[in-house]
Amino acid sequence: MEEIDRRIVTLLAQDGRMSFTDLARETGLSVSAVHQRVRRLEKRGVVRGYAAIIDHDAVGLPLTAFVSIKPIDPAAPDDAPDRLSHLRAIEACHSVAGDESYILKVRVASPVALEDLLQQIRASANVSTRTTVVLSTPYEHRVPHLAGEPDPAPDITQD
Amino acid sequence: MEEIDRRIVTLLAQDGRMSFTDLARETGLSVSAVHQRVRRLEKRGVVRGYAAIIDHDAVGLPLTAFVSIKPIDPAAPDDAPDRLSHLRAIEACHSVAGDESYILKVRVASPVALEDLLQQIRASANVSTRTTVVLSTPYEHRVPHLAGEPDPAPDITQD
DNA sequence: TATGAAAGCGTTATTCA
DNA sequence: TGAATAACGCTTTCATA
Repeated sequence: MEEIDRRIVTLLAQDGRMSFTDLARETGLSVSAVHQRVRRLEKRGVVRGYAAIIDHDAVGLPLTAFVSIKPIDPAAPDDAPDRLSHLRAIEACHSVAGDESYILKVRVASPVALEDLLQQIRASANVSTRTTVVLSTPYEHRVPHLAGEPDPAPDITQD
Repeated sequence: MEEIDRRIVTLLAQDGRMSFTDLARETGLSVSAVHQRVRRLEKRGVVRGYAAIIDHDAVGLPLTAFVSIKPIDPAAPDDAPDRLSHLRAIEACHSVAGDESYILKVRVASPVALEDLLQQIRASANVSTRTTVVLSTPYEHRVPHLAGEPDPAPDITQD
């Protein structure tokens, strides 16, 4: 992936509704060229989709927590993500290195809802849980800097 | 906030580029009514923005980690989020309850880049760090169910 | 890959209910 | 608040290079 594609990805990560016209202006390409590149980025899965960023407080889910889970029976097959995917309060599930096997990010309406969710998690996946409650979120959803050389383009110039 | 707004928010959270025409069809409102509601949701901050969802592997940032930080000097004023905000590899910063004070979510290109970032975090905010490396991410960015009663409509049925 | 042109469709402001 | 209209701008496709 090269410079212009990185630029497009960064712009769309910052404003997912930016128009092709604006993207064209920002990148110096024609509208149809950007259009083509965006569709290619989508098809290749570089851009996986678009989402509105929601204020969870405003929407009745003011309590965020990280729940680390560990299997009760370490010999059992580990299909925790599948067993938990029906719990819609779970926003994300990451497999992690370390003492515990997964970190879940959850959003709920209240402490009681969290208590209930934890019971469902333990029952659904046969795991123990360790929960870290989020008090506030200074920032989230920041867009990283997509630097110059991820894949150092082996220079096979031979002329 | 009521039913139709929740519907709109959910639809936009799932597809941030959905057109007003489609939103109108899905909600049974006219285009101009949805338009008005979306603008109001944006102005009120319920919808805080729009973002493309990026495949970080494809973009040269395949390593994700959670970094928990704790101040070296607990008496010093806690302005870690401000001191760290220049580090663009930090995608999110959550203040948390528990032994540590913040959890950072970071995205980097390689283990060496992570090592470097951790040193910058420690130096910038005068903290110790504990890092949990993400091995894989079964799912992320799921849209929660915005249930009927954020404000549980006190059931005063008495008959 | 990039461009420009043309058709169709979506967005937005305005007006009225 | 919601609907209808109309002007305008954006998206998408196509032919071309």
